Amino acid sequence: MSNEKAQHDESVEFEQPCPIRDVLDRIGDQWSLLVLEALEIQTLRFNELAREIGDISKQMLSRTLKRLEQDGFILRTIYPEVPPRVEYQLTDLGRSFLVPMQTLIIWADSNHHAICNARVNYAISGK
Amino acid sequence: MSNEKAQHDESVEFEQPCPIRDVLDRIGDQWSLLVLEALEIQTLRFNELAREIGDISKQMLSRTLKRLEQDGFILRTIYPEVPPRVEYQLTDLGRSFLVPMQTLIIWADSNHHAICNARVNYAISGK
DNA sequence: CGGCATCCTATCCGATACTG
DNA sequence: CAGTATCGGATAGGATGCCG
Repeated sequence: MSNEKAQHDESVEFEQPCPIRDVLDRIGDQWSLLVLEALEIQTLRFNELAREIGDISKQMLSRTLKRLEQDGFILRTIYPEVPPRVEYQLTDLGRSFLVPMQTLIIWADSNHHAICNARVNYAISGK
Repeated sequence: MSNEKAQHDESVEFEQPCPIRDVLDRIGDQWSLLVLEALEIQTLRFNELAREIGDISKQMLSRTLKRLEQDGFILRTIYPEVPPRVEYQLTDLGRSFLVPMQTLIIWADSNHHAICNARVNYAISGK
């Protein structure tokens, strides 16, 4: 197989035209927010995170952590021991990001019933 | 055609286990937020929205609008005229949603440079 | 233990053509 | 004008295996 182009190019796009897209891409994916919230409580190791989140694959946890590290939301610390130990913790940037996110989460909790309601109404009347 | 299963099942999931997922799914996709922000300024028709957003396909605009309507973020009004006229506007729910979103957008603007910085540093040192 | 490479699937999304 | 139907390429994400 002439693997000119890897299936997953892990390189980073530096210049998004729209700043908000960077943020949306990070919280839009399935796992980033879960990881950040787990790390808000305490510093965690790779497998601890996996257990904490529950149903994430190692693949996705690995990618999610790498992206969050690249974007400066989390800090990755390697302890040169055997067996190897790697700890993840929030950076100041990551912590500050969770502040506006909290207001959004609160809104989501408060209005979830309204959304569900709208869906039911739509299904009854419209469809 | 024995269309047992449509290629795209447009049916709605009513019960998300996690409320925030509903919101994240809506703002995580490429277009919903752009549509909401366009409608924040004024009520718009289908093709007006398409022009306003610029590079969205009719396909995606149609699906995005339908989901936003299902979830109660926007209101769709059909005027029985020829040629047909359909107007979209924010509901109270949609408008209230944009409030917490604003704080997130402001955060994104303020911290975009920090994210870009982190990426450059990561590329230089890590990779 | 941490985590990348591989394979595979489901879904996203654009382009286009067609309908009322 | 306001969409829907269909096709096809790109991408996200899960399962698994290997390796330091």
